Amino acid sequence: MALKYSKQRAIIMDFLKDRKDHPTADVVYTNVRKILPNISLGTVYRNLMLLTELGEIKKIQVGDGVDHFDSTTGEHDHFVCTECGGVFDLPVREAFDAARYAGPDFDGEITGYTLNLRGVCAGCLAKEHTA
Amino acid sequence: MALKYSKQRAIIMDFLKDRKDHPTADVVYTNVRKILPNISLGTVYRNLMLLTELGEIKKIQVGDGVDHFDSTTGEHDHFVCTECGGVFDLPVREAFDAARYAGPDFDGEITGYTLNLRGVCAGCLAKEHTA
DNA sequence: ACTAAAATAGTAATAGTTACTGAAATATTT
DNA sequence: AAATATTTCAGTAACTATTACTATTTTAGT
Repeated sequence: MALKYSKQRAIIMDFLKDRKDHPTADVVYTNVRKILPNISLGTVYRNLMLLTELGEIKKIQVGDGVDHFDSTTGEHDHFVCTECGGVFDLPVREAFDAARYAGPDFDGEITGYTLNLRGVCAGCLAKEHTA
Repeated sequence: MALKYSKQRAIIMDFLKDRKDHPTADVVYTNVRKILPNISLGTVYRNLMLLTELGEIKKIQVGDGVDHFDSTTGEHDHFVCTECGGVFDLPVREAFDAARYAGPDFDGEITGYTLNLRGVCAGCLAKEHTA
């Protein structure tokens, strides 16, 4: 039950803290392996899950069938590039009013929302223009 | 290249048209099998994909790791119940202004968005109260 | 150090989905 | 309506992302 220190978890957390993009478990794995060459993929998954439960990171799902992980835990939304698959943070805006959006007739209890914008990122747009 | 009629595809489409929830491929499979007992799961997937490409249905991903399929093709958003896993249509509201939400500093091209509200549906709330 | 609990590496299993193959259904041409 | 071409099929195998299992190693409290 009690949480014990683990070098693997510390390095995973450290890696995520420095990334502005939203790496997948596999990306975390291949990168952390540069420091801990025989860390196992299962360990990466287990710790990503644990860190998510602890609230130190967030698991985000953008509909590409792969989980992404984000060390920015505050409420914010994402932009997904349909060209390169990149996931980018959107600047935090005025809080989105989910209850108001659902409308007065909605009779469930709303606890949260997921909002992903979709399109082509600035980088891919630049590439298109030069091509 | 040319599309040919298939009984399997017709029945899949027919099944989806009558559903207000958003069945998964597996749900489509088990139900269509009542009519065509030896349809194969691969056929279901292939036709769901094809119908999606044709724009006759929509594939929706709500972050539960499974694809759902929706015969309501107009722009609308969804509510996902965290208790029962159900996916429900939200009434169509004033169009969500994605570009405005992204803010003036955003320098990509926005082509769409996905908005899922999350919470407990009316049915599950009722169950909780009686328990 | 000693011991109990937790975490690990490595591997196996699972779920959802996609790909492959020879046979059957559909459409087109004669 | 028979022959031919093309699509779709059922059935199965393969694949990807993730989770579970197990014997061994690490960690931390006594």
